[in-house]
Amino acid sequence: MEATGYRHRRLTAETWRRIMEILLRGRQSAAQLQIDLQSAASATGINWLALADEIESSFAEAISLVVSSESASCPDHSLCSDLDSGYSRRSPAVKDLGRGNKRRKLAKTRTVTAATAEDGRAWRKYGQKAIQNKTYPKSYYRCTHKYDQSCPAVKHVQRIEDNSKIMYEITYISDHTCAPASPIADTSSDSYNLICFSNSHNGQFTEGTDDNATKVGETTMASCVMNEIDLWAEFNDFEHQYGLFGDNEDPYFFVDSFLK
DNA sequence: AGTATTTGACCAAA
DNA sequence: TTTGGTCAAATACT
Repeated sequence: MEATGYRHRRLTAETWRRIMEILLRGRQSAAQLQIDLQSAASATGINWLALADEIESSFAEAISLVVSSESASCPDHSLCSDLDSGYSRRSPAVKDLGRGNKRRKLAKTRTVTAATAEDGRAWRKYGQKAIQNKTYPKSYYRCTHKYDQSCPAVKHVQRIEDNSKIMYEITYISDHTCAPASPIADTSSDSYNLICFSNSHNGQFTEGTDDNATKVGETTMASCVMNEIDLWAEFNDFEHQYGLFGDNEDPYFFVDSFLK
């Protein structure tokens, strides 16, 4: 990855809000279109669903690019994990303490499902293992800065099939303690997809207030990997200001908060 | 030459 | 003994 002409430019909260508003509104419309077309799709020769799916994917990718252009590496994946239905703060920190390394019992562990294993951090692969009852082997990565900065972060990547889409179940073990990569170095064109969306899980896209949220459809959850510290703080502020997810329920976006 | 990946061996837990 | 996770030598890549 080489440096480009990019210069790090922090978005104002208002700019960020407007970009997300536009993208999320478009994406919400596409999701609604998918639902509406589901019954009619078989009656026509046109694959409307595929079209809607493509639109939805485009918005997801655009949102990813917006975030990746502003971020490089994630100091703490807790928020992105919360936005993904594969994990919640209420889940046990370590699901399987069975076989393997003892230190996992003490390490902070969380699992996310994403369309790419890429998350903007520098990882060094140190192993690969065939896993029982899994089609694909699991890959093992440690932080590149394990030795030079004593960073304990580790991730395990298991490729999975999800409606014939290539998806990855990524387990993060321990947070990074190393310095985040520089934005200039990390925002070149091959750094991408730091937010991804999945419609394979139990998440529901809702709108309305916490009390009277109405279900739009069995659609998508945002799984975001927010990285750089200032963006992280900005996003947390944003979360508090606009209410990204609830405390006691599975996480979800309050879409109308973005749209007001 | 330095760095990253691959892969079989080894270890620990069940 | 089986299995998942890690180590480290060999190999590949830049």
